[in-house]
Amino acid sequence: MERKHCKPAFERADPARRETVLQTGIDEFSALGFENANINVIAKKAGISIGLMYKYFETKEDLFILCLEEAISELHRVIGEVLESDDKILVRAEKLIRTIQEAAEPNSRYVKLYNEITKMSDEKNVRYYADRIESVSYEAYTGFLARAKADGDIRPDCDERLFAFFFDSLLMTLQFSYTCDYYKERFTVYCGEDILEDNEKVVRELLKFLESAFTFSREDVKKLEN
Amino acid sequence: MERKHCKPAFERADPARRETVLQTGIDEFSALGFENANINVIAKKAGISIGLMYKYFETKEDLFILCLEEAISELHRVIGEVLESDDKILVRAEKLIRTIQEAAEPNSRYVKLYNEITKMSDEKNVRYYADRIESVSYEAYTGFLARAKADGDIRPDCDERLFAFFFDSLLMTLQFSYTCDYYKERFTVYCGEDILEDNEKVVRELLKFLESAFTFSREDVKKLEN
Amino acid sequence: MERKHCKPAFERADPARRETVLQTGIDEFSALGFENANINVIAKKAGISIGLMYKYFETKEDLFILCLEEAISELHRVIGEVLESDDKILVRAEKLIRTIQEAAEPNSRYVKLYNEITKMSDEKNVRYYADRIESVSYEAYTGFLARAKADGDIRPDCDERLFAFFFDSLLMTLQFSYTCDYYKERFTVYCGEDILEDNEKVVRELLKFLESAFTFSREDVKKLEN
Amino acid sequence: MERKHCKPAFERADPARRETVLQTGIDEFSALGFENANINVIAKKAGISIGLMYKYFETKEDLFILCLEEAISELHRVIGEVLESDDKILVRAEKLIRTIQEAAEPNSRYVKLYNEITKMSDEKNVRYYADRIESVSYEAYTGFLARAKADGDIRPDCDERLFAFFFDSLLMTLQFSYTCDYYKERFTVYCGEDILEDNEKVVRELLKFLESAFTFSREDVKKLEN
DNA sequence: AATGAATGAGAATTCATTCAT
DNA sequence: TATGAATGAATTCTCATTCAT
Repeated sequence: MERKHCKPAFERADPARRETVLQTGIDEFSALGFENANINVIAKKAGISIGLMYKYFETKEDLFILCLEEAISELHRVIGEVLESDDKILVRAEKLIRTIQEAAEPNSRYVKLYNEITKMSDEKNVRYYADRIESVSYEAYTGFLARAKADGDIRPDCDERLFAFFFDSLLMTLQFSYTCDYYKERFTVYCGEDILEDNEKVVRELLKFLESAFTFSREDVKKLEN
Repeated sequence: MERKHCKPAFERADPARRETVLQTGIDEFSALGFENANINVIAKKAGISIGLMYKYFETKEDLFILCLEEAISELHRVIGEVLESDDKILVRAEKLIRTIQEAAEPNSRYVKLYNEITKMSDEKNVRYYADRIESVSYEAYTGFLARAKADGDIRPDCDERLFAFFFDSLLMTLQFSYTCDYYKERFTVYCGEDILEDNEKVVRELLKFLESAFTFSREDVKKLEN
Repeated sequence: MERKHCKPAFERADPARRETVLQTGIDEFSALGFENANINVIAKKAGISIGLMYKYFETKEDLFILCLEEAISELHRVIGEVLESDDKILVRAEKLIRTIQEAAEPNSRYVKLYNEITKMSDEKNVRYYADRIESVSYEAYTGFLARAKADGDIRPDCDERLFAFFFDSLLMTLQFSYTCDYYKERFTVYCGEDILEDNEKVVRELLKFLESAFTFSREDVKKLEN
Repeated sequence: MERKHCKPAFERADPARRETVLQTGIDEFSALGFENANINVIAKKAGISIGLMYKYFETKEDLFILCLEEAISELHRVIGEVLESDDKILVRAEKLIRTIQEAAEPNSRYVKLYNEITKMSDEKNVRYYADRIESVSYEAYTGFLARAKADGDIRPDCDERLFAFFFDSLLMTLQFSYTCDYYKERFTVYCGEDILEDNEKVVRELLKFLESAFTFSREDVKKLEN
């Protein structure tokens, strides 16, 4: 369905080299964006010749896409650990928020790459990547929202898919807010200069927001009481 | 503090021409992104010479920034009308959601431009623009959250700024989800192919989500009952 | 039917510059062939920047094609004068041969370009150029062969189109033999080292060949005698 | 006088491999031309490594030249059979024409390679190749033209070498006209769309043309009659 | 003998910006 | 004010050739 994005030569290459090339690519693409990154520079920084780079990748875009996949895997690996646990929904949410905060620094390059594809417009690629990237958290979120509903932990009248979407939107935005310059600034505009240092406050308030969002409104409760 | 982004000549120019130049810029930048848009093409499409373009703007980036400002004003104008009303918080939220849905098509160029700055990394500009752009909604949201709190419409233990941030994050994501290709795809991954057509469902569920988020959790309610 | 091969900017350009660009192109393409000629070098030699070159021509190929058209016009101009005369067929043939010989030196660049398209393989272009180039001489040759037939100057049982084809083949080969290195060598292999200097001999023998070819064979004559 | 165009390793190599390498080279060079053919691709298609290719040949050009030699041998083998016969000149001509027509398809790769050297400009190589390639037919043609003259089959006042040259020019052009795209188009411009299917017509008319060319003109005949 | 990874000079093309008119 | 011709640095990508194994 989707062609591979590197040539066989890259698969045959020494794993250390593969790692270097991808990490260098991620460095450059995340720092400069796709257009401003220079594949010749990436090759040089990775310690290989430009000719070899093109033995590995058909085009600059293919290199970018492989870097992106690498970034996505890494991000999924990190949240994957959290998602696998068997916790109740709010415990899980807390773990996710803390992971986002702790991983913000080391993962910032990955998150920036992810933010980069957000502006993609190429029909086919967009569809493919949205699918590939989003369905992982989609599965996880709808999964445990369904369970939470069954357990009576969240309001029974909610649409799980939309609630998963809102949930992910909040976490995604939070991730960007710890990573990407513009979102960071927006974050401080809303929450003050120190918000980036006060992780506990963010955890506390977001949990508060989610907890009530997921459960019942006062009025619903009242109705139930009757 | 922040230099102007156009030369005096542009301010002196015929308003109709100013409008044409900015709208053409918005067209191109939103369709192609900053890097891929071509200032010579923009000049041609706007019906002025490239020489004149550089009489109006120092650099391509300055043109972009002015287009951005225009886009932002437009977006603010639209939501401004909603924000000025005197409604209760959820009524306001509903109006905002509906506005986002209805304005998605006509405003898509503006939203795309907004999405474009999201990847900016230039220290000074980022700060300036985040301030300029976000503080409008920030003011509005914190304003009516404060009032809602005073009125007892939302839980008294919430931090208004963070709650405003969460609220805006949800609306911003929703706006992108009706406009930008990648976010659109992500939207359908989460909520199904038809979600883009079912505005009512989105309104209903998001209001449900917000209503509870803003108010009390079941447990809080229980505590209060005691 | 066939798009123009230069941009409007080239048509607007100073005629002297147009001439310089085309002649420089013809120089380089005829000396090195299409692939080996370097458009950046052509620009430099023509005294314009490479950027301007690309304001004039979409691609290197378009530049080549315009050079080719120029070369063809020049070649047609030269033989055109001969073809317009009202001479009997062999007088005309003689004039053509002598023109080829005399124009060999000054026209060699044009002939080499013509020889260059001979290896073209691109479906559409080939058809277009063969048409454009060959139909001029085709018209001329079939025209005066028809008249010659009517006048009884050539055998009545010949197919004019094929005879025109043979006639042109001989002249074309001769033209290449005075111009292109390989054909030159072939010429001397067949006719001796000095053939390139002995124009009279070539005229004499080719006329002999054509004269009989066009008229009757001995046997035909015999038949007629009976 | 002329260095060999392959290294000893190639001579020592397995004949089947030699054949594969040369045929693959001929495939690629005839399809794409010298410049556009890629020696790495040729190596891969021939099933050997690029390293080995350079153990066999000093340069891409040497490989090309050996392919060319192979192509020439093949072409000579085919017409050699015809030339060896003991026929009268027009019978021979007919056989040659028919051979060209019949061999057009299977030999097209060889003819294209031959056409390719036509644009060569390298002093030394051109001389060497013209010699090597053309002298075969030269010998044959002058040989049987001399005999024909002795037998009184052709006009006694002709220069055999030039007549051989004209003869070969017609056949060479015909060969290209059945093979190379541009010449094919030229052929149909002159003789109509269907000429490529009507072999008999071509045979008939070219024989007519040659027959008279080789023999006497009407006037000569008249002179002789007196 | 054989491999194929590696090189890097070189070529086509783009586009932000300048400047003479 | 207005034009648009002109610039040339920069970038992507190719491919003949080398060389360590």
